[in-house]
Amino acid sequence: MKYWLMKSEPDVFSFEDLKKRPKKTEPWNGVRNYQARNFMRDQMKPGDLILFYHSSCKIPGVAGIGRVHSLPYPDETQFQSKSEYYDPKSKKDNPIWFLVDVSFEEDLKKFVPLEEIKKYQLLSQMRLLQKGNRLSIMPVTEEEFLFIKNLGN
DNA sequence: GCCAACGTTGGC
DNA sequence: GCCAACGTTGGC
Repeated sequence: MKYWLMKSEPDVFSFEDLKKRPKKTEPWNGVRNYQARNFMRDQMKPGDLILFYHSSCKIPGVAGIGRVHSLPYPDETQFQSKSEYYDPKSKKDNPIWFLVDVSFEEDLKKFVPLEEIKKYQLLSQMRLLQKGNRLSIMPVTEEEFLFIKNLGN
């Protein structure tokens, strides 16, 4: 089993939004970066645990725990010409973009701000903290995952 | 709103 | 295949 951090802009789709979904699950559509896609398509397995991270907002940080809920499959929005995620280069019989469904797993008692994550030596190697890092999906170690989860409990 | 860092595009 | 220009990300 692997551990991941996935970023979402809470104004667009927040951890609370995920929780409010009828089945508490959501297709992680709109990823248009090859590295992030490769993580979903090639490495994610149902059951993997996720740090659900809020980015580009007043207080960025980890909002809760999610879980990979499906196998990878093509992102439908790449074929939808009205979608902001439409990709005219992608063909039905050879899709470019893949996603997984993400489900709500558990609440944290408290939000874990980026500011706090930066304080700990144990977390200092996280890609999240590396300069210029813009990846929206990245692996985290079990140690990092458990440490952050613990900070929120 | 600024800006550093990075990925992508497209001309050559 | 190089690389300048451009667009995007995301913290501050």
